[in-house]
Amino acid sequence: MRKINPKDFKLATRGTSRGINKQIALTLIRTHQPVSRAELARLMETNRANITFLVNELLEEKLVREGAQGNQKIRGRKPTFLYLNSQKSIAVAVDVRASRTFIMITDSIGKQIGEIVNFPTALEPDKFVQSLGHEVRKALSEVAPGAIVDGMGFVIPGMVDHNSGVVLHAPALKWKNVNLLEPLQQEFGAIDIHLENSGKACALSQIWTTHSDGSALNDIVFVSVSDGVGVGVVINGEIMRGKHNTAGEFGHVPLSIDGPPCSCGANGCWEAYISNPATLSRYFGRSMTNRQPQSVDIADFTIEDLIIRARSNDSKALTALHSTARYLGLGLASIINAVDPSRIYIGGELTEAWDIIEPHVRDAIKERALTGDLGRISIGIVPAGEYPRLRGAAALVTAPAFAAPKVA
Amino acid sequence: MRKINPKDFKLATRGTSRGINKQIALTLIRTHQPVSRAELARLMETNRANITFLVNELLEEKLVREGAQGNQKIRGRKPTFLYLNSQKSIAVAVDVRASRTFIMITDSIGKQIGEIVNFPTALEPDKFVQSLGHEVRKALSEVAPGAIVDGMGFVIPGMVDHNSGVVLHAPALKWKNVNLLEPLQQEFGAIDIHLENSGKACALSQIWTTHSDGSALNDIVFVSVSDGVGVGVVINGEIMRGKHNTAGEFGHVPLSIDGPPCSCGANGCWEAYISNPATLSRYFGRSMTNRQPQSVDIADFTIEDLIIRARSNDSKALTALHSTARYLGLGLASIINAVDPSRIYIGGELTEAWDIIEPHVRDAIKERALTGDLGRISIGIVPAGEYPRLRGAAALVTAPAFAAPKVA
DNA sequence: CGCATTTGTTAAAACATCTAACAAATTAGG
DNA sequence: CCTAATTTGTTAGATGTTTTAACAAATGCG
Repeated sequence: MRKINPKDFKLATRGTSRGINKQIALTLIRTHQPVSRAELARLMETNRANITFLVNELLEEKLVREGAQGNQKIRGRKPTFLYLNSQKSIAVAVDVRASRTFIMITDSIGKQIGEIVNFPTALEPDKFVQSLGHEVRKALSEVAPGAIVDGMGFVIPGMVDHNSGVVLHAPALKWKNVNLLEPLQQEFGAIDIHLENSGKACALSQIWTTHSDGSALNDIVFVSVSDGVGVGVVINGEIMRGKHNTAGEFGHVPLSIDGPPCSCGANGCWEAYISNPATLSRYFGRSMTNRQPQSVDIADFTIEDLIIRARSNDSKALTALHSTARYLGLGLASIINAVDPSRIYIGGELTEAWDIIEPHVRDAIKERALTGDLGRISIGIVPAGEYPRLRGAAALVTAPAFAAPKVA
Repeated sequence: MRKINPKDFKLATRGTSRGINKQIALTLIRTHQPVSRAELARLMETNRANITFLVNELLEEKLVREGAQGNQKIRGRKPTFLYLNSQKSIAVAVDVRASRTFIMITDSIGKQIGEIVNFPTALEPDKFVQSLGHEVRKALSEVAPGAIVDGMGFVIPGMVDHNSGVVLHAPALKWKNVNLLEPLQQEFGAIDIHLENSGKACALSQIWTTHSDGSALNDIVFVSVSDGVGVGVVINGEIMRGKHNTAGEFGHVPLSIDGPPCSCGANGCWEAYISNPATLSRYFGRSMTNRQPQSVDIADFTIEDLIIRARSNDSKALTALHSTARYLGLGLASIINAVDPSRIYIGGELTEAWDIIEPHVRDAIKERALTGDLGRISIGIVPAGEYPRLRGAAALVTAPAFAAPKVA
């Protein structure tokens, strides 16, 4: 039951019904391809005539293409299969991180083309845009020379005003109220440019991925644990944006208001317990109180190193991971109680130790989840190798073509 | 950008466009009444011809009625005003609370008819339904004899499965997995019966209230502070339900995981800091350590009594309220960071002391809100005299007629 | 080969929005 | 009082949908 907003509604016009049905057909072609017109008619519970019209239009718009004829072992005319048409144009996905920036080129349906490239992130916005322009053009000329770029998606580790293209606050990059959209438009000309917070983009990447098991969840949360904690919430197939596009900041919901100081200025945020720096400082803090000699430079010691040590039976490393696991679970319980999603995805370097930490995470969730059902929530692990941020950035460009039209 | 769910979509049929536009027209009549067809056409940015057809259909369905002719001081034919037709049928709103149950009768657009009645709540479900049947029939015969009852809305202080009508867990009533829908249907026959959690219902009541200032917010949170803490979240005009209809339980998000024990079994939940019992025990705890004689029976001492004492310069009462105010604000900051709503509504007995506690609440919010904008959030106080729970219960019955049709 | 069966298209019916014209009702102003 | 101007609300027809029904095309089976 959704209330119509009397100050922002959208009237149905002659073309609205067709628009809706075309998007449904496109969605089903995307999730069921290869698929024939007749099969589509059965899936949509409508007549084949209607499908003919809809598909003809999708063919004209080059969103869909006809492929080989199917070969079913029954009588009757063979079906002509329909596929998404990926050759139309190209999307550029950019993942801006504190140390390096990553670029991925995809086709118009988000499939990776060529290799992912990366280069050092210049922290001055102007320099960053300049070097980015160089790298993007180089990548495009190597991977897809002469292709039409449909749009670019940027993922930023911080708060972003999705509409104005202003980076409100990205502590890792030391950017505050930086208008990135303007210099980017100057550099790349008149192509669509989308900016989004990394947690939200990761959530998008999961929603728009067609899973092999055909699962299609429209209520999920993505938690990305890294230098900070990014969270993206999807409700009813739509990213939860909030009034200022800052919704989803569960990383700064406290575990204990008197806990350790957080980068945001407050105390005891979830992030201050489970971010990679927090886990590392827990490890070294304890080590140092034990006055053990440090064999490596602390500054270069990463969470991956800690996980390796934990696997080789460094009990202190294991303890540090277990603590993080427990705090991770306690915070997840807050999200579960607050949002009650169908599934939670977890990304970040920590996932490489999932086999070690899962039992502790599960125990902590059960400790605070309000009901047994909530405690048994499905958790999906997204390894770094799946590049959720880059795929989310690509989805910013490629997904709108498949989205439901705004109506009522 | 909303993703279409490939396993639960709704095709547009011939009637879909009309259905959408009819609901938009109905919504605008509701928010702008009295309003003429011509004015409606301007509001909807469509032609008058279309409006004629839509309104004729609404008139036939008796959702709308024509009223007196308008009197504008300009040339031209006088407009015939349109109004919502409230005489169609009747809704029964029921607010089930630990000690007493309240009944309100409303017309089909949620306006109160007659007086609100109440009776002691029997904690055995069968006895409860029996006495409820008696009281409802009595109220109906007094207030609206012979009227057709369109439906009944029940508000329960606990978790409810909105679809099956099962009360999953209502600690205050000591109900666990109680199927209320079945005995209610036996008692009242074949009328629509809706059950909902009190926090969600209160949020609904705010969404569907037409405010005098014309404000129409579709992203709000309602926080109800009473024996427990109930929270309802509305995003994009729709209640956030979650997979198990338990979303919104911010009352059990912790302020400190090692804090005071909560009725849910965990420690340090927000509820354990700000519920009325928590505030009272803070007051008496401190009083008792000071070994002051107690002039009243603690068991009968309510939060209202405490507020009266605070107003008469009982410094300990004031301190207890200020502590609660601070914790209230800290928890609100979590909601603000997580949801970023346009407005937060606060209900419950505590609101009677809002002038005392507001500055402390505001300070605490600013302490943990991630941005300045978030710290300046609009807060609305809903006094008990507005009966948000009963109005929410009524909305469960009356609102669906105005909701957007499900599409795509 | 003829028949059954499936796929995909086409023609026409039914039903929307939308444009344009028109009737009805009222005021302004000589 | 009368006419022109103006606004409201309806109607007729144009256009663009979905939907039904019929049909052509393609294929396997006996």
